[in-house]
Amino acid sequence: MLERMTTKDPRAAGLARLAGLLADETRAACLLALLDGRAWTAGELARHAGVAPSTLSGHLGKLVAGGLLAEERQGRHRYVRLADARAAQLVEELTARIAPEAHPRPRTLRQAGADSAAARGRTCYDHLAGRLGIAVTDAFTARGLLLRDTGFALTAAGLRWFDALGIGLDRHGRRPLARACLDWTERRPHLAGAAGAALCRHALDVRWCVRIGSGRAVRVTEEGGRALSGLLGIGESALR
Amino acid sequence: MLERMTTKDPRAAGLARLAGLLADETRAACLLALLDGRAWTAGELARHAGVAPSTLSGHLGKLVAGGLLAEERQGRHRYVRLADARAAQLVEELTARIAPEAHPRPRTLRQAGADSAAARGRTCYDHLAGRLGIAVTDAFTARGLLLRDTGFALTAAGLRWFDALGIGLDRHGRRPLARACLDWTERRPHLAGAAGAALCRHALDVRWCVRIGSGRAVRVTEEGGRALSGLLGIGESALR
DNA sequence: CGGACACTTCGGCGACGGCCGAACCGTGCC
DNA sequence: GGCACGGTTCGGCCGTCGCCGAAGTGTCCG
Repeated sequence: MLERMTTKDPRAAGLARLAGLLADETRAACLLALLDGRAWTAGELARHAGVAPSTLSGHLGKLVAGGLLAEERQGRHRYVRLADARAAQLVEELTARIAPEAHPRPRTLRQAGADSAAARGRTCYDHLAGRLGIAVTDAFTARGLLLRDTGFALTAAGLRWFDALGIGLDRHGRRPLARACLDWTERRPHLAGAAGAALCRHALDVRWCVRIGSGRAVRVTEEGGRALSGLLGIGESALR
Repeated sequence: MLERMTTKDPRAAGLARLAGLLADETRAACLLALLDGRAWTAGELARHAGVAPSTLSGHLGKLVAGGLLAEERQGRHRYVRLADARAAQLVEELTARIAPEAHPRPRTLRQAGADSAAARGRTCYDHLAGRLGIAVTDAFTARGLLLRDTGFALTAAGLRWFDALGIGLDRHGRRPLARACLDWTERRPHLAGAAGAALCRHALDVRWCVRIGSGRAVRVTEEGGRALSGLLGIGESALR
């Protein structure tokens, strides 16, 4: 490697610019909040991050310009959400790498309650996570619907399972059908990708589970418990 | 989301700190260079990045402290390499996200020659990439050794293939056996993970391919061409 | 032992970037 | 129309960080 870098490497510049978008605590807090997959207003994010609205406005401009966020203006509101599943994946992957000590922290009783609800079941961008997500993924594996020890892929039986329930899978998009998403509370992979998203959407559509409050937490309903037990053999204990 | 952030979110802080390690052009250039999977000395990296040794020393300190690099001192040399496969994956994934325009650029004739050699075949940290990597991955898929349309996993036949060649696979480490790595010249996924690494190691061991010069490029040998053709049906045209 | 060499530490410099408050703009609502 | 409100723009402040060169440490070699 003798060649000196007279001109800078554009890949390095691009990498540094992209990483720079995530390299600020305020922007990072926004991205983590937006991992709930929904659209937030600029003001909500400013309050969440604890900075002035004017400051946050600048951050949103950078994140949108960098392609990590998509924005939608409605009247006097500016809604932003993660641009796509790949942006979410990027945030997830970096988050999964940071020191585990940074993760848990119940502060107040109220917070501890919300935390444990979220630990039971929540969404992670567009798929199920928490103990619920793990339980579903484990059940898929145990029933031969999902290959996990040699990679991460749906089996033919897995495809039939979705088909039998009438859950349509977009099989020819650029997005992989099945992908492992590493959860930071459980430290175990769970089902993401197009199939994970379709399953989560279906579960919310037919009310196997419902969102709790305004956060990412979800709760399994009565019917949902019966359905998941019947279809996947998931015990009630894993869901409560 | 009413709770105001009196104390900052430690996850956001951790995320920002990790991203901050990659958010500098000089450090990014080092990490990209280190994607060849080998150990570089501090001086080599300084020349490569075009900064003073003292400057680079500081950067290495940060990258090592942040857990992205591992260092090994030998006499008056400081060798560094990527800390592990996950660190490599992180860099890959961010790189795959940056604008494609940033990627290609043959500068000099000599450089163009090196580029096209690297495009034909190269290593990406510890597995095969470039057209060679793509060809192998496609052949695996076509022969039913690798599932790719429902995720990314070796099939039972794939496991037997490795077994028949006496290539040992570490099946119970934390590392996934098969993983997709998105290549930035071909923009297509190729086989990474423990299986990809084992295959690459074997290919170099038995001289199916050899490294060219000091970079990441590899060339398929005569015997290697015959072996890959016989074992996987890869045509000579894909390898030259 | 002395000199070349690889690397590190330190001090100082300059640029960049995040932060705020104040002023401004447009929307929605009385 | 007038007011409240969400968001943006601007200017100025300040801390952080990358950079270098000079001086220092330890290693290898003649």
